[in-house]
Amino acid sequence: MDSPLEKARRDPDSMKAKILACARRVFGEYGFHGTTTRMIAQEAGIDISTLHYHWGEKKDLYEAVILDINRDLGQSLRDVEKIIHGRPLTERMAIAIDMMTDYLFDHPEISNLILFRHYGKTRHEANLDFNVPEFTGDIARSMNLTADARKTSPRAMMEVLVVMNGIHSFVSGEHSFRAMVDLEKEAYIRLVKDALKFVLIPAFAKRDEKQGSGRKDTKF
Amino acid sequence: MDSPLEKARRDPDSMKAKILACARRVFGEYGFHGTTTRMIAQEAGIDISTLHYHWGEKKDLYEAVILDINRDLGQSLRDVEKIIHGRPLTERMAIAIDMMTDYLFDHPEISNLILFRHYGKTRHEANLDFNVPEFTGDIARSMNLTADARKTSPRAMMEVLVVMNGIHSFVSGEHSFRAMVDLEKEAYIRLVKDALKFVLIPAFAKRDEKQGSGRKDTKF
DNA sequence: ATCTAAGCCCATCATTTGATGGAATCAATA
DNA sequence: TATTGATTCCATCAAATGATGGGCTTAGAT
Repeated sequence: MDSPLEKARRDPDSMKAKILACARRVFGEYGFHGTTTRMIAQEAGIDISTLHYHWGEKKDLYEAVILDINRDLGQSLRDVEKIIHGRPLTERMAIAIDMMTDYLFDHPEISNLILFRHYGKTRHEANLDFNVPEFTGDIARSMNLTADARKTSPRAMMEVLVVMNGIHSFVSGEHSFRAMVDLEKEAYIRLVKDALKFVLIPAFAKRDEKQGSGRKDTKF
Repeated sequence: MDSPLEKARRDPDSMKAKILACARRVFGEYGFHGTTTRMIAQEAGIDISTLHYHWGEKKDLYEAVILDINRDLGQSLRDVEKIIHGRPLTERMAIAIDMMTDYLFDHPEISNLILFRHYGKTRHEANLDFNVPEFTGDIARSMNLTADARKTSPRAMMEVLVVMNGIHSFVSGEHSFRAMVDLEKEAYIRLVKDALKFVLIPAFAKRDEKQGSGRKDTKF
């Protein structure tokens, strides 16, 4: 009992995995309609038919990419949570922003594909979704925004989205934005982190002080 | 001396203008590669050849759409600036967020196309750009982020981008995000405004207090 | 040695898609 | 009325694109 995706992940040297990796990159750059199977095949150095042999039709490969990315993002969020767990809110947010920014700059297709998915339509119906709702709930808890672990309030969801979208935007928009500020990549990344921390943290810190220990991290 | 775009804007009832309007909507939903000339033609209730007759090739029409949107966005930003001019920073930001959010929810293609442009690549080289750099500078001044009207510091640019991207994200992502929080459109928009104001304003307000009257709005 | 299944590519197909030539329509004008 | 120019659609083309059948090769089992 073994999805094609699992198989590809177990054996990273297999052709299946190689195609998936290339598909991630190309779909991430050009989106679903902007990507042709030939582009992916060329990137992988193979024939189109080989691609179809392993993954079926284009849409299936795309969905595999989405699942793959979903998994990576979830893992990354859990890694962050493990490290920031128990610290005071301000520090927690600063570390989380730093870590997630670094991680996503290393895997920009993740941000790209998530944004493509949220902002654009595809001509065929998409039956598959990112786990953003669940992830958002997790982050909300990690940010002290919600008491109830089961259900996250709309307001808390939105606040988390402001933060996550902020990071994704600067990762996906690197090409445009870095040209605007005319900086090297490293300097740009530093600036992204600083600007995000500067803008995003104070609001939450202020509320955290006010409501005191009403919601404590020690709860988890 | 009269660009095709100008002509279309002068006569909003012309076929040229109608095609442009439809193209805005469809390109805004599906992006460049996700849109076919046939989709636009059908939306306008005309034949493809009529479309080509008025606007030339697909890429030309797309660029006309971008210029059109650019103009609208610029006008809208000037409208906002006129109203918030002279008020204290906190109030200024709150009004600006409210107004821009309303405006963009009324014209979601604007946010969509700007984000498409920033986040994705197109297979052909894009020689045309949004005026985001200039706009960003204007907003930075309006937000008290920069003293020099000529040159905006990278840091100020980034801070403005956090704000603008935040708004665009919720407009473009309405479909995904509203489903997540399960709200009616009006409630969603209210929540967007509140969340954005809650998260975005305190950081700037705090710095504004600290540095006192070093940079005053009265300067403009 | 033979057989089998998997992996891969070449050749090819059908559809979609961008684009155009030319005929039909219509309004304004000489 | 005849002419002209602008506008629109029908028919069609060429290229791009998703997809597949069948053959070749290789590794492993029999």
